[in-house]
Amino acid sequence: MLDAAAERLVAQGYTATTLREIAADIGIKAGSIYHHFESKEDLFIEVFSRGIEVMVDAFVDVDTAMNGCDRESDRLEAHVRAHLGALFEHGSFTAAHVTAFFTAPEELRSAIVPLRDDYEHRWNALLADVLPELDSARLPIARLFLFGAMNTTIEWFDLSGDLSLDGLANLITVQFLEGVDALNLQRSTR
Amino acid sequence: MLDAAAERLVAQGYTATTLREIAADIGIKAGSIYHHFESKEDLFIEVFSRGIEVMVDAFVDVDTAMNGCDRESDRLEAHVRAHLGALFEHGSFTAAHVTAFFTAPEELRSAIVPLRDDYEHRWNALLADVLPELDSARLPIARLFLFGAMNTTIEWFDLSGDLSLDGLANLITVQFLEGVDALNLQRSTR
DNA sequence: GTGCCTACCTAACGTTTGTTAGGTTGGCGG
DNA sequence: CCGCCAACCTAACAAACGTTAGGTAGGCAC
Repeated sequence: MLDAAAERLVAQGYTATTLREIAADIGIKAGSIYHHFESKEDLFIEVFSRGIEVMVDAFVDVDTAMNGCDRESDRLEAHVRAHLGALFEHGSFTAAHVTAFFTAPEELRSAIVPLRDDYEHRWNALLADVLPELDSARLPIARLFLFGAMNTTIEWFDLSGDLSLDGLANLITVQFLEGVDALNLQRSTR
Repeated sequence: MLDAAAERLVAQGYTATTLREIAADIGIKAGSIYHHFESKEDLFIEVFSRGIEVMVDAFVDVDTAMNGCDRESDRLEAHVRAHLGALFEHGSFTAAHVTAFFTAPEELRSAIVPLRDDYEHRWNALLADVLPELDSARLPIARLFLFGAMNTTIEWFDLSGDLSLDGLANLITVQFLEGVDALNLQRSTR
């Protein structure tokens, strides 16, 4: 049921997604939803929260797996890959969060913001490690550029296309670190 | 009235924006809108179209002004600046387009897609000029990275903050061309 | 002044929305 | 076998939605 809600969110946004649709998707009636959640808002708070949970879990997994990694760029690429994995490989929760969060009412968003902040802090810390020479005032901006490139992939990237998620993660990381000119060098990586 | 509609779109998305709200914003009643537009869909087609018009106009202006420009990176930066200008300095039409386009119903979107394609083609051609050595298969991807970085600025950039639009355009262009490490070199440009 | 057109209004329509109250079912614990 | 509780249903509610029909006010043309 949370899955169905997340998928509708991605396709239609918050207001356009009705409880009757979600109920029909999983073969129950709209009123029955209220046995599990107090309100529409409550349901979607859970969906958005899980979207962040998936991202944070993926981040933490990489952090522990890459503990003794010597090349910082590899560590960054692994995290980019994990973020993309959260978007494309673990249901629609993260995708729903990224696309529909700003279409949700203000009260709902403010309940989620602390979780978002946590994830953003992790990335800030990561980027501070990977890019020790970068001015700390520039760091959040660099992160926002990277997030912009990663998150907008849901609008165009096709999992079944020629480019794999690994390849996409590599492209984004290289482009982020070294600029667009370095993209050609990566042609044969995957 | 189109302005009011665009602002509501940015704040709330398509479905959450009601005709009664728009009407109230400009001091008329909801039914009166139908004297100017045939339907809600019709109204927002106009809003989205203008959003692209603003972008295309800005693009064309730069193209003519920068005709004899020798440094390709300056030309790119001017176009980035023009795109950001369309987002932040020419009403809410472009911002509405970028944020709310995917929240609109399919029939509306398919009426707008040709205009979007036109704008994308202009950017592809520009990037092909600026980056002649880039693999042509990589070119649309590079454009999508750049669009991602530019368009997500509406979620965080503050016009009244320390960073100016000129400075932001410079940061994005440098980051795009040379990577995140080059950001520090640009610290004193504005 | 008469006619007309634009811009608005009022008042309602049918539909859909989130939500609720009360009833039904099936399975598990004792 | 009895009681209970979770999971679902039906049926309706008030509110809000896009939309429409018909009416009104004001200004310009002639």
